Amino acid sequence: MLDERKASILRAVVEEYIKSAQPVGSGLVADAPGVSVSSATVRNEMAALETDGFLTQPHTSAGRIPTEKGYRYFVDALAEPSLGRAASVQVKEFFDQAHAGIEQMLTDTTRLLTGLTDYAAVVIGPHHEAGKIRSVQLVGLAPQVALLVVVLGNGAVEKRTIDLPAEANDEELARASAHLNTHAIGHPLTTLSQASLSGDPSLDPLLVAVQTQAGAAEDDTEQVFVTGASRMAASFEAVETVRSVLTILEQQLVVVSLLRDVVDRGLNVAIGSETGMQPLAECALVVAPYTVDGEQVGTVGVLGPTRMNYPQALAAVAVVGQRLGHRLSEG
Amino acid sequence: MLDERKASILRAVVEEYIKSAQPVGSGLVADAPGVSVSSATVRNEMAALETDGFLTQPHTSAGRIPTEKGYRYFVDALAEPSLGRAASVQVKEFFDQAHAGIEQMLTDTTRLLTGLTDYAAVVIGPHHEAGKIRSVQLVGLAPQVALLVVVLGNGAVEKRTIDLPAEANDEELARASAHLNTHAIGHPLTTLSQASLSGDPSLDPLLVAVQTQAGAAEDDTEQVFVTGASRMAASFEAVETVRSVLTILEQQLVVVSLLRDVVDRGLNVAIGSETGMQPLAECALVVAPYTVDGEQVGTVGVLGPTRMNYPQALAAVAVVGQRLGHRLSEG
DNA sequence: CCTGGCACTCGGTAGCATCGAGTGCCAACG
DNA sequence: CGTTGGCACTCGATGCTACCGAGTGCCAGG
Repeated sequence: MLDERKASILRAVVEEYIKSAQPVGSGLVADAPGVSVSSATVRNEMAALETDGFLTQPHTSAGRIPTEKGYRYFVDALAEPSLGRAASVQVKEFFDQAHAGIEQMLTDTTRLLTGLTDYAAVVIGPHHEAGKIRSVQLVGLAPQVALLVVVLGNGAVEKRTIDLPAEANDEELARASAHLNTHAIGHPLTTLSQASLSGDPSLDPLLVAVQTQAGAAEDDTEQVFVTGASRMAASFEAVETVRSVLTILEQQLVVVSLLRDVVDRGLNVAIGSETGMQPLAECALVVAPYTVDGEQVGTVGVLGPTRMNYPQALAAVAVVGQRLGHRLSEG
Repeated sequence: MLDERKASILRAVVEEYIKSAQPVGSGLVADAPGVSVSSATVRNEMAALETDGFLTQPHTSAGRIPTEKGYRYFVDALAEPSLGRAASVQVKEFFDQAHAGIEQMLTDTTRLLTGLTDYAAVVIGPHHEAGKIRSVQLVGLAPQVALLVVVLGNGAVEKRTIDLPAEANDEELARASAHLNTHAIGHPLTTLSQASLSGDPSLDPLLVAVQTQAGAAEDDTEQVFVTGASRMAASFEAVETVRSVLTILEQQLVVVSLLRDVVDRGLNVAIGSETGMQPLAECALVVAPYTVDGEQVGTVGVLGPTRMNYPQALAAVAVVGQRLGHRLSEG
């Protein structure tokens, strides 16, 4: 789509702009490695790149900055994911280490990502439908309220309050728990909302309550972990931008659907308006799904300014996603 | 400490500055209700207030803004906590409503507080040591790893991974669970780390492992819920300020100790440097502890700019804290 | 086709006058 | 003697002008 010279000029502009955040002029580009023509030639080529929509000028007498299209081309054709040696080691050590509980590990993973990239990081926890039930227990809280506690194979604990149709004593709850256990262990979470009555008239109303209410909140089980908002703030100089991005990051449901949307479109990078969210017009999102037992169960990602260090971010997200998947597969 | 006229002038300055965020001049103050002297007199009094350290001038030809000392006096002597009718109703309805699980309720409570005040809100969850154990269960995850799942009376679920001294099968774990249950139910969490061996040589090593590891992470059980970072960002115009405040808010441990510190000093408001954190020099913190069964178990608070609406914030935090305590006492 | 050269553009900065909000002080007043 | 109107003064904000220089577009020569 772009001849080699144009491509190398575009690359130089993007890389320089990522570093300096300043419009880059023909002189700098001409001096860049990979470009061996004079600044005049660079000027001509840059003018062409501008009419083709890869670059833009903030004002007539300034250098060029990449457009979304420019970044997109850079990401698709020019960026080599690359992670420093030290960073790779850091990731490896992180996942070799022990972590107290899955939630802790996932928040620590976001910290790892913001540490690697200096951008805000998001990790979407593995959705639990896929997990195999390890244990089910009903615990009475109030006369007509019980807590359903489900432990999954990866150590995650799901809980739901269940309103009971009638008062139940501890013995009844224990029997119901036992019944649920024998039927549900080894199966996915969804089995709890499917029929498995006991035939015992003193238990069945209770089991029905569990069935109906266990599934109710099934798809909001996705946990989101976000850190590095302060790094994000450092990337922008307009408070208004920071504020609107924060507003997005605070809405976990929005974050989840945002990442899911990007992954579903088969992308691993969404730049500016590609995110589909107006407040993220000045942001770029780099994501990678991770798999457990060959199945995509979650996503990791970083959110930074459109002028983000894509090679680094792509590499970081990819390797962290992969290692996280491995780690979770072990259980 | 201040005669009535000085006090009413200070009040007028603080209230006006809270509204407008602009240095306030003698003219505005003279027109304020509660002040019935000319602007010249106000000028004289303001000069006195400045030498006494309650007000300051950004520059010679500008109005006055309150100092920390000025805010402090306002809060201690002049501010009447006041909450709009609509807001009170909103709080009441919020706590009359059902909530799915305690964590959900606590995050929703932070949302309520940011909604009421337009500042960032923090809720520190009830510490669980005080809670009575409702159920204990050991679930095997891997040959030598088990998950200790403890349900407390208020519906909170605590979990810890326990490294086992030897492989244990489900039957052994079940017996250990049963033993733990009979000894721990109705007692606080700390009992798990105290001696209650069975005398059964096949079980005791396992129980010892539970004892030693259950208490290990005992005091990091405090959960923190924060929302409204975007509102906070709207309060400041310097990105640098926003960034440094975000950095604080991201460190949950810091937030916890910050609030605890303020409460321990017997304060309900910490202004600027009173917070003891340099990055919060331009912030004020309004907190209220909440009690369950007469015991202080947690804290709610809001974090805003020093020029915050103290009467509103004080009232909101107080009523939310109180209602939250009630709600949690019911179980 | 590339390149050095050159005129041109335009944002940024500095210097300067102006404006006005707000002050401090003083003299007059009740 | 405390209060007040009046007034000179201060100083940030605003607007204007001149100037500088980074960077451009274009052209003529290699």
